[in-house]
Amino acid sequence: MARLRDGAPNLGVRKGSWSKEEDDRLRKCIDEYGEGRWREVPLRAGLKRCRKSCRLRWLNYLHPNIKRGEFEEDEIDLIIRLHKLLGNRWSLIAGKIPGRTANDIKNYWNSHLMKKLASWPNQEQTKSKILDTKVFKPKPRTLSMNSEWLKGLRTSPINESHAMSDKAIPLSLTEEKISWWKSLLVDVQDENGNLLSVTSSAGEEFLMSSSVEDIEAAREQGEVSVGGGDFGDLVLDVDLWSLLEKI
DNA sequence: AAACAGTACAACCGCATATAT
DNA sequence: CATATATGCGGTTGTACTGTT
Repeated sequence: MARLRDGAPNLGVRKGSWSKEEDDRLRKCIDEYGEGRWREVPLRAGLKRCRKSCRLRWLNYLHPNIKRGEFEEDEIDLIIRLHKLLGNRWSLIAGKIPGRTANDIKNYWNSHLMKKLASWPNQEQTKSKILDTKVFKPKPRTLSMNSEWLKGLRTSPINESHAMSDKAIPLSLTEEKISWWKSLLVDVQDENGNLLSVTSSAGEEFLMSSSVEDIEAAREQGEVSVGGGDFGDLVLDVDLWSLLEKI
């Protein structure tokens, strides 16, 4: 018997756009049984859809917290900043923007923002600054204590010369570091767009009321040192505010 | 009004990773 | 430890909608 890739028997599985009745059935099912166990959802809801399709429909369209309509200016700013920090980690970016789904953001990035950047004929440098993501990559999507990634961290020595490479976080995985990752994306700006502070949970203040110019000047002199490693990308992230003014 | 082009976004697909057995 | 299964993610595609000629 032909099977779909996820192992479900291919018994007249429906594809394409969802009807209102299907939406209602799915919504009712989730209300009753809660999210998760997607494998059972099509059966419970009486839908001829695969579990992936159900999950996607719920997460991207039916979920009650989803915000629809135009992206606001501050959301766009945040997307650009987070993309610079995280790259195409759409789910992580979406996690920082309430009401927006990874799919929404990905679509918006690909259709709106890329086009916007393409329309800047004489600003190659600015474009490359935004598009050239120096990605902080918390490699695994979730941190299970049995994850292969953690095993690798425990067994391989930290290679300081490759700090912030795209392989993995070259930090010992202490509670403090985990907290630092959690707080990484929380920052505050004043009315001029200057970054006021980026702090770890341990209260380690990385930047204090620094203007872009101050930071750039300090960086040229090699004075900006953030946290325990080479976190120069944080400074680039700050610089992004000046780039954003051009959008 | 019809044909066509461009755009936006929902949905699908393949893969990586986590979890269960 | 190996294998099977489930889950979630990012890239890509398909199509409905809108604007232009």
